[in-house]
Amino acid sequence: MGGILSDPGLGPGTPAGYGGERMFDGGGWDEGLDDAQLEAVLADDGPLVVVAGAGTGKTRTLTARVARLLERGTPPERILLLTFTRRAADDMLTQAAALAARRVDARRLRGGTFHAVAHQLIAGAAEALGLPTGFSVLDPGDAADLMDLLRDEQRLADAEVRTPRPATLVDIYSRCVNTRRSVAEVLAVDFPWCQPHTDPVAQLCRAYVARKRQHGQLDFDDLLLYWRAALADEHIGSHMASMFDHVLVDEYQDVNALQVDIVRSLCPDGRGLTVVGDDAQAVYGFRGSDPRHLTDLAASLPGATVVTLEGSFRSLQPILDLANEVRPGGCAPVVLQGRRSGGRRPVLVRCHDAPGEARAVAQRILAAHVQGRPLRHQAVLVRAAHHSDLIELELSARRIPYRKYGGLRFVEAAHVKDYVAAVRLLDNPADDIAWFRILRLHEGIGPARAKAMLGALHLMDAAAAQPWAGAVALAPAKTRVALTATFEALAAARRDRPGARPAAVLRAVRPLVQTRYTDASSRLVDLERLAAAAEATDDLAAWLAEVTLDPPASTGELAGPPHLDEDYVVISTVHSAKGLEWPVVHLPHLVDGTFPSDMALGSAAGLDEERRLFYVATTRARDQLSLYVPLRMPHHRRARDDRHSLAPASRFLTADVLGVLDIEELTPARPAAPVFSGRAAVRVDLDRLWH
DNA sequence: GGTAACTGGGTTTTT
DNA sequence: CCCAGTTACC
Repeated sequence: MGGILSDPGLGPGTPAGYGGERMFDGGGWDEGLDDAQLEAVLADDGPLVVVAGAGTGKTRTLTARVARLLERGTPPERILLLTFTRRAADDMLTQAAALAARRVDARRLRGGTFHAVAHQLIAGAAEALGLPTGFSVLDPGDAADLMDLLRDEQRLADAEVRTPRPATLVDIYSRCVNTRRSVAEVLAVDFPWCQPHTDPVAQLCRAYVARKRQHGQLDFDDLLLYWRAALADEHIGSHMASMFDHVLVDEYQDVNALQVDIVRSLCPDGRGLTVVGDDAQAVYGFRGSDPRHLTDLAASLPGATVVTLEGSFRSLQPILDLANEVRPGGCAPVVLQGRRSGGRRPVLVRCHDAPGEARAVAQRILAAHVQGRPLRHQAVLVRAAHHSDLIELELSARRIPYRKYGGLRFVEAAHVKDYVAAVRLLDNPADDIAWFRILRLHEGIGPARAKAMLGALHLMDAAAAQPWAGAVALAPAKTRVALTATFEALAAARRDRPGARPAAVLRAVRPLVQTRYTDASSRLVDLERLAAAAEATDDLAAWLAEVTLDPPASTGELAGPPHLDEDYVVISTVHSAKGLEWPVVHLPHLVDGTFPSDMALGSAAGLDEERRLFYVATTRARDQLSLYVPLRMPHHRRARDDRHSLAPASRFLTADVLGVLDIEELTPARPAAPVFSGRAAVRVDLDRLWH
């Protein structure tokens, strides 16, 4: 449960850190609500659509509404709160519980991400849905491995044009599922460079679906598909929908067609449905979401109440002036009005080049720190995870601690995936992707041999003394001992009592990690921690699903509960920063091709989404916002070429936008002196872990 | 025939 | 830095 919530040090943007977006002091649920918020809280049970501009207290409003429902006697377990991140779900459930009257046991509230809730409900109805009880959940990495395997099997002769990469194939498949379009349509619109492969790709997608079913594997999309299918079923569906009197959905502008179907099935006539969103903050088009779902909802539900929230409790007016300037036209007309007075205009810092920008960011972080802003009240937000590389270097050089959110995650570290794969095999020995990973960890076993061995495992006779003998025989002689040991250790783990299984799996994996990775000892420390966390739960399968669906969000997050006095700057992608806020925000790399991303420049829709992303970024700031433009960027044509060219400033920095900014020319470079002693940023330790 | 070690070309965003 | 294609070795 709520690893993030239970660690005070890990709530980088949570209001709790500095009493920001209204903390609850035990007063009534209506305390301090403005008129519009109150209207939303009190709206009757008909469908309710809340259009909430950035920082207008939508979380506060949603939780107050839940508290009021509880007070009116709705049983907590009949209220379902759907969000897109676990952090959002945890925050809201906790706040609602705090708001509700003491006699209500608000811990019984149901809630979580769409995917996590889907998993719970599907697992409860697995048999009726025709699923094996021990089905596995494939994360996108596993899905890509599976695609790779299938692509290898199909081995299409036309090597003339490069086939899409496995991860791209997964993206294509996912887009088809989430937007309910055919492969041909998706390729034509979103992946035009893959069009020459339309037929093979379609064939691969079919094979992918068949293979998953055959081996009891569900990918993330399947969780939603099965949930929708269950809801559509006459018997299971009516039961599932009748479990809830009220369904509240956060960030509704980010739902895709599949999620729309699910929500509509849960509330067929719209009664009991509350959705909150802001179409100007829709930034997940690449995942199949469409902000029109928000605007269409009110139109399709007769009698829907629409409430618009425009009073910003977050940002100071000068920041809102920028936000209102940036907010794209064509979205719901929301003009943010500050509820906090004072503040300076956002600053545009023009830097010499990217290293100069990194120095400027570090300098301004320190300057704010000197003025009394703890590091954890500051965030650096970037368009893509690698845009912070130079800044991370600079922060490390000065020993300024930071944590990075978004980008690569802990569970994507190879050794963690190895361990998780082994755990998966306990419940689902048919999980070939998990086997594939484990087999390849052995010396002398590469993709080809591992694949042959999968076949042998498939035929294995579970009653035999050593059912894996056939597979072992396919291994090179020198690895047979180690391989047999792995099989035996995993079999022993399966026989072990549940509480001892995580440790038993670690015993099976330990020697493999030891020989495979040069930095084995630090990786084993991670795994011991992971195993300890697994042991603390009573349902290993549920724990596994949770780790897969809600991975620790930052590097270092699993490094144990941080100390209360630990202070660090947050570096995050704008996507991961959604819904969060910090008193001081730094926004580097505002250069065309970077932000907005050059991948998006080709289409009007892509550019629109980049602009919404920019809107999200600017509205994360409460008190201070700094934008950075490096005036020269390295040529990207050749990595070794260190020539620079004048960088085109971001097209978002129009004359009107510049009009609400203060402009500061490059501050002169200073030697980078370490100012913080102690541990450097966690990221440094993790740098070499990925493969 | 297959694995491991090397090299060169291309890099968004996430449940 | 990740992945694919190449080469050297078993």
